[in-house]
Amino acid sequence: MNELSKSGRIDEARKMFDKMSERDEFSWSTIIAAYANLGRLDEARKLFDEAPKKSSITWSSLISGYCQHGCEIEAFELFCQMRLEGQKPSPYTLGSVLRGCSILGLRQRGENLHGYAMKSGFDSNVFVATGLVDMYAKCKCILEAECLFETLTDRKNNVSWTAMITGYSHNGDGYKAIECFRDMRAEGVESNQFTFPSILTACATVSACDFGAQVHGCIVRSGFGANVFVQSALVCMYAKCGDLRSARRGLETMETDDVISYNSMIVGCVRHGFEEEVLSLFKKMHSRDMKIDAFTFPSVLNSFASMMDTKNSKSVHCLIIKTGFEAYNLVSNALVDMYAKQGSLACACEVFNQTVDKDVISWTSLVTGYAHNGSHEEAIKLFHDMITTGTCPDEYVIASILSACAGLTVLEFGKQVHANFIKSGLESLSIDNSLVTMYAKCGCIEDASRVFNSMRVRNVITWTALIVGYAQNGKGKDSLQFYDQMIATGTKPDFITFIGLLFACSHAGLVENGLQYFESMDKVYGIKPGPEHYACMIDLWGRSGRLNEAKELLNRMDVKPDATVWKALLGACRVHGDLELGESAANKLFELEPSNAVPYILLANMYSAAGRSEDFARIRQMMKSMGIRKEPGCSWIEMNSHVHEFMSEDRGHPRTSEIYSKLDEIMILIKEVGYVPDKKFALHDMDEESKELGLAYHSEKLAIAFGLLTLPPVVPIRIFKNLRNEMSLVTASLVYLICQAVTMEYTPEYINSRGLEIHQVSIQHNNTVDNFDKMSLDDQESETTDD
DNA sequence: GTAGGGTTAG
Repeated sequence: MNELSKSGRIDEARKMFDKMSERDEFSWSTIIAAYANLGRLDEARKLFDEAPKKSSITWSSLISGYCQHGCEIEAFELFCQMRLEGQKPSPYTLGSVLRGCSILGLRQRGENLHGYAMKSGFDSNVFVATGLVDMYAKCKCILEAECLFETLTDRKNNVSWTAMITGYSHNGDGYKAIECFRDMRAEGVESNQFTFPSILTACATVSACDFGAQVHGCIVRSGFGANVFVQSALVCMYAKCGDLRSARRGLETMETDDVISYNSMIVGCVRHGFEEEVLSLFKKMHSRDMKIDAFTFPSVLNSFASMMDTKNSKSVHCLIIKTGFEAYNLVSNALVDMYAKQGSLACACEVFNQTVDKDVISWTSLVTGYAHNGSHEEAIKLFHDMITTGTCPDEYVIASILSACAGLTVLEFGKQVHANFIKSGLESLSIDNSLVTMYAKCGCIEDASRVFNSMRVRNVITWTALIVGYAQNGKGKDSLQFYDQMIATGTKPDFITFIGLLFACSHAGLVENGLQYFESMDKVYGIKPGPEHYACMIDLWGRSGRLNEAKELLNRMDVKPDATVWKALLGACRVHGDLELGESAANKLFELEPSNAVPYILLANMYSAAGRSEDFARIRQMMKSMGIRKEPGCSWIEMNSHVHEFMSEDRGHPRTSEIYSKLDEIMILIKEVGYVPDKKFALHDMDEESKELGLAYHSEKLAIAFGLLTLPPVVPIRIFKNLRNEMSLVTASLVYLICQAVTMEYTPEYINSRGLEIHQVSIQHNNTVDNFDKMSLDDQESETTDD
């Protein structure tokens, strides 16, 4: 009977069992184990319940059957029942339930079993010890696993070595896995068909292609090269390391069509920029009638996302619906991500709403989608919903939400997210990077720098965030120093680093440096400048008064200029009164961004300044007839969770009279220190008097006056604004002078005696911050639009 | 009768 069940001839074994006149414990457990091993658990259970006397073997047979067929919970229940009935578990039973813990990641239960194993002395059994190593490793307790593994000393066999290698690999330490594999070989333990897939996976996680190729050599010599697990692990290793030729060769030499190997091949193509090949691989799977699984779709959808292939997206989505795979989160989350990346947020939402058991990845896909499409409020709202519905945030969603905070410059909320991240004890490079960006964008460059200094690991994104952050905060020279430090640490700059660097140069007026960096981009780092870099360079020339160089660069551009380039040029033309070039730049912008009011107003003002009132009227008429309206400037300041909002010449605030007299007081002080209102930048259809009035009672100035009135001197004044525009030049000098005036108001003696500091004033716009505490007038920016 | 392995979306 034993022989029959071992060869899978269960029905014959059963007949034999039924005919037996005397059934001992051994025959009961044999037939139960036979059913259990085949996954026929109901029949196994029925026999188990009928068995007159249950030995440890009978219990173990059923328990291990449950564990092998995904019924770990039933196995645990049975294990408890076994102990309640006074039956002592054996090393066999322990091994089975430990495996259940490994699969479900149940550390607590695993620790209890460890305790039992120690009490019963089974922990020295190599099977149990290996089960414990595996359990701890799968529960992410790699140190405990390591410790137990060491206690095995000279009893380590290839199974325990493999468990340890897999443990390292699954805990993200591919290098330790490789080291462990080397030790195993050094001790003369042979690898088998289990060891090879495990070590190859480790190689793939750290892109150790050379070592992987050496393992490949061992495989060929060992004779395990025909095993499908080994072959697919080889395909995966080569594909992930980017050696797609070797991966393909591996795939082609396989005798059977293996879905997992094809999936790996597709992943490799997506990760290494061969998205076009994905579709043909996918079609091949189809034509060969392979059983496509839930792992196939995410990578395929990923390739559609990066290729913006909306047509195939739809048809594969249809296929997913037809085959029922939208029920898998793995697939539906990838659909949400794909649609979001393609900018089809409505489709992304639809799939998201249909997802029944939303997990943290479902939420993150949509949150990130909204954030990337600039809908930061929506992203934060969703994040809120996610928390409310009880989904625990992880590092991905936190990083995303912090960049939404940066986009909105909502410092207080960002700080709360930061605090919760610290409490969570998580560690994440992306979160730290997002924090640097968020603090810098909110004007808290010291906090950004603090996060940066606390980081143990940094990458090019970290350094770029800092470089851009300092530049945005008016500290372009610091940006350049950080760039030098970055290079010194051996980190290579990327496309974005140069945008930040050139931005820093143009805003700090560092023409020579900017030029040098711009040239080094392609020459030293092989990075071709994009329109963003040209825009910075044109801005740099424009700000330094070298309009001819700006023009020359425009003509030399080997990429098509985009709106940012024309905006930079228009800004430069306005400052230097080049009407002809300004006209052409504005006309380009009318085409590219027809509903943007800014270029209309800039051009109109340029006409007005040149005394061409007819053209001025023509542009204004054009705006009117096209229904283009400038968003009215609005500033607000937060105080005790209350928002105080101001429009230009606003008299709606309860403390209006105080605010106006404070502002008048400051204006007098400002004039005393040499401020002359520059009417050039006001709207030109105002009369002379209201021009000066408009300048004096502009929204951010009302907000600043209110801040000065209500906040103690040491508290920074943080103004929020909806626009960043032409008035900023005036505002910049104003704010600077206000700072000076305030210093005069509070004499150095007074400041010292009170231990106070001057107010730091910052004005936050949609996408950046102007900080004016220690800024010199030379550092001021000339802004490009109107308010 | 017991232990270990390959694809995994943000």
